[in-house]
Amino acid sequence: VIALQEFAPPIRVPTPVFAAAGLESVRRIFVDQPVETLEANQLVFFEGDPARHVYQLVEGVVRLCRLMPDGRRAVIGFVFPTQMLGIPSHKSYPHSAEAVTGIRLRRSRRTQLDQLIAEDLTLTQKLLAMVCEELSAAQEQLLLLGRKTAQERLATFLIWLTEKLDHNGHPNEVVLPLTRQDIADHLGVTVETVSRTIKKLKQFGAISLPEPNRLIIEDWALLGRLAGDTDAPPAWAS
Amino acid sequence: VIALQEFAPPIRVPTPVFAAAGLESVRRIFVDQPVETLEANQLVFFEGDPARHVYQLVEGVVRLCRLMPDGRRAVIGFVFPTQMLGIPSHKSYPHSAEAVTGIRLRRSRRTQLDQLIAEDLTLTQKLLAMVCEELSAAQEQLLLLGRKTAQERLATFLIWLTEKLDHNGHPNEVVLPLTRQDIADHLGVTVETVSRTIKKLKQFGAISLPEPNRLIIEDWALLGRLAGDTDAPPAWAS
DNA sequence: CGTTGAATTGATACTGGTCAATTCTAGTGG
DNA sequence: CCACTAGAATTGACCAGTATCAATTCAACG
Repeated sequence: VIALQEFAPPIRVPTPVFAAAGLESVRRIFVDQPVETLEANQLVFFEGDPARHVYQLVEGVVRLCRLMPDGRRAVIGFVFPTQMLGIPSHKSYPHSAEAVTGIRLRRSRRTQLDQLIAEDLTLTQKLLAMVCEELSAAQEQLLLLGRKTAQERLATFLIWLTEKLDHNGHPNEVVLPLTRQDIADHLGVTVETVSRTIKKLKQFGAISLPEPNRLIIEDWALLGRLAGDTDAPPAWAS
Repeated sequence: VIALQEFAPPIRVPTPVFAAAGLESVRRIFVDQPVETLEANQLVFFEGDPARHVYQLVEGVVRLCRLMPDGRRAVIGFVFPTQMLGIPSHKSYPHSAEAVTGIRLRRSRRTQLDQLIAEDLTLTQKLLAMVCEELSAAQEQLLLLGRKTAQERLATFLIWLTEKLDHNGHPNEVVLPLTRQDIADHLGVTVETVSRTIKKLKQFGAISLPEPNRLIIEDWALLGRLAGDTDAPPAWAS
């Protein structure tokens, strides 16, 4: 599964704020593990595989997917550097993990993690906090998929993604590492709808895309209203 | 928020299997706490409220909801007896909790839970396992909401619910504690669609409903195929 | 019984999906 | 440096699955 190779544009993201104590514990899991490299679209692990490892992403972006037998795909989340891959406390992976861009990551044996959990309270607390955070994010996404329109989904997602990704000095501008298909499968719509909806957001003046993968948020407040999380959306926004 | 009152049909569910050690730890949180009673549709806590307590459900069913400012609602999950309410590790509740039926529950202060987490490794491990379980369930639901048709959603949900609820000796028969609106908001469709889709499932012979709230699963295999989690769905199932 | 909210049913509208064609973009090799 | 290619993205025409709106029907309860 692991390959060495130069790879796509190095995606950089800001380091999330971690409780210092917990961070140190998590680092302990992966310290001394060599950094492995995967190119875009390679598989880290597959849904249903026995969960023998956990990973920490060092660089790049990973998507987590669930598949239906007929090929329908849901991208249930994305993983950014410093975050862990491979949920603790499961015999098999409940989803696949694939490199969106070229990635670098560290690997650790589940048996070793289990041992650390068995003795290190601080680590276990930190893991609990991290999983709780992910659970909240998933629940937020349930609201999006269950009740938001395509336009609200896109607006919500673009805000979220822009806040996650690094800006290289330009606070309103990001290079999207994802394809339209990834976005579509994450938002529960089709690529065509993603395309058309992005066009509408452009026409509203909320965003602009000098090239298909360079996003500039022109009007945060407007985009926020279009996301539907606030009352009083602009009446003309249909 | 708390009221005493006799209440709706006592919903019974089978006790989930817990790791014995972990269960004991969890019980410690709530032991000696009085059992409180709420009637149907009363609020346990509200989205955004400071998270001062955690709860353990003793009897009945609770729904967890997220709301949009314009009133759209997503039921992000249901809670059954022995399960905990109120995610650890958050300053405010990220969702509301409402009694679906009359319920009985125990309450414990968050400060007390935090203290237990700070010293009891076994408890923290158990909580971690429980939250991981919930996360997997949420991700499953993301697939449902993102990629399944209304028919697949209903079939999936009815199987899941029937496995959760107690059968009183009739293995294929349950009394639904939920309204059509609860189901609709959980599956991301409207009440009308729930109604029509249930009718279709009846016509296929997968289920029957002698009364609107008494569900009998007539053909598990068929309902399973209609849920879409298997290949080779019946061709006539449109 | 009569009342009220839940559930069902029907008619119609519309969002977003499907299918097909075209354009764009980033590589690749001459 | 410039075609050529393959996959990604866009666009258009049309359609299907659900939503919406409105009207009954049903069931529980006083």
